[in-house]
Amino acid sequence: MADKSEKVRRQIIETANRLFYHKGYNQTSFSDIADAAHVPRGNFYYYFKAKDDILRAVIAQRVGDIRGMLAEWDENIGTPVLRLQRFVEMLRNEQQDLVRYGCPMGSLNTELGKAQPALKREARAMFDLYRGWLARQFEVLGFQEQAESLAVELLSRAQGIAVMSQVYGDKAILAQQTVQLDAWIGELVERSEDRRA
Amino acid sequence: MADKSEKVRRQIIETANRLFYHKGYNQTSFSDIADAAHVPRGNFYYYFKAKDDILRAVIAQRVGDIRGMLAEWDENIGTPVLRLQRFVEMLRNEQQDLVRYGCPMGSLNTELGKAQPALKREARAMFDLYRGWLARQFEVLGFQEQAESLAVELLSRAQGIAVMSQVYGDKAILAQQTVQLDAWIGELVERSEDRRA
DNA sequence: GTCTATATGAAGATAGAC
DNA sequence: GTCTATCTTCATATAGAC
Repeated sequence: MADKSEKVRRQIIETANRLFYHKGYNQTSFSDIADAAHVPRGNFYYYFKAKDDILRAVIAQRVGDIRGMLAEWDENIGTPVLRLQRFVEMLRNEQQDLVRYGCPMGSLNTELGKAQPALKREARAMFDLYRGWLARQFEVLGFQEQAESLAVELLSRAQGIAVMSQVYGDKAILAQQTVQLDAWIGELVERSEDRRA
Repeated sequence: MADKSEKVRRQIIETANRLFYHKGYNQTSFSDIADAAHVPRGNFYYYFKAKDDILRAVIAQRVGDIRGMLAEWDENIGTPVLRLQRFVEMLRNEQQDLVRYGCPMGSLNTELGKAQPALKREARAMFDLYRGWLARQFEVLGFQEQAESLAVELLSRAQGIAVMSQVYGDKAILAQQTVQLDAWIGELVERSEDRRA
């Protein structure tokens, strides 16, 4: 039954995704995932033969989710400025999780970067998506050569906000710093309008 | 021989400090530390009876180091602007390690924040030191009520730069983004001078 | 395809000889 | 104070019955 099998597989990936985020990849055991996904320990190896296979599947799913979300933003949000603001809004929407567990991509990369370079390289794909998408928004705004570095700057600031909010477990930090980020985008837009005028 | 004992203890802390940074706290085993510090496994428990005791000792040492460094900056650097710039310069000085392992305080807090709240709270002490010191510099610059939030913003941006540089293993990102950070400090100083004029 | 039972190894931790 | 031997627990992983 490929149907049932696929369903269990998806269930495992979903559970692993949550646990990797909440507990960290290395701190999550096979049994943790099996128990939480209600799959008997032994049966587990029928679906994934090693732990990094699960991680790869989790990353693939996250990449798909991000891709879908960005495509949806492209379709439904009319201007690059609104799209950048939507990006910042995402931080506010996720505040509860961000304050507890940090950024799902950032914390995973930080962890894997220490001693698992191969897996880290795969996890980086999530950053590549945002980085490219943000750069395109800045290009449309008229920042030709700077678009790439502005994308990195915005991602970097978002990561910093996630780290500091988690360090202090403080929603107020997140709220306050995202206001600064919105202001920064606002100033950039003014500059881009000056340039066109 | 308390002398010998103290020396071995310091040796263990120094080794653990390095390994926790390079491999992560949870991914570093007792044996890793014992082997690297050339202390027989069994003898280890004479010095530290549990792993979190080692972490506490490591944090205490790092806190001491930071405190000493900031005191030295206070003594030898004449103005708050130069001190803030010195803080940013630190990122550049540590570029090789930052790009490989991320920020020692940031990555430790990110890791412990996932599922070790008690230890995380202790690790936060490192952030408190910088946060307080940075806020004092902004106060001297005339940013009374904003001093605290500016300190968090600067720390936050530094953390973001560390994360992004590590994600991409890229010194150029670190170089480019610290230039932005210097520029930001420059603009703030101008504003503070306008205010006084 | 599903599950039980179990092998194997590493990690944290202790007892107790010297 | 120093070190060997060893215990327990838990992790990854496999064999093989159903």
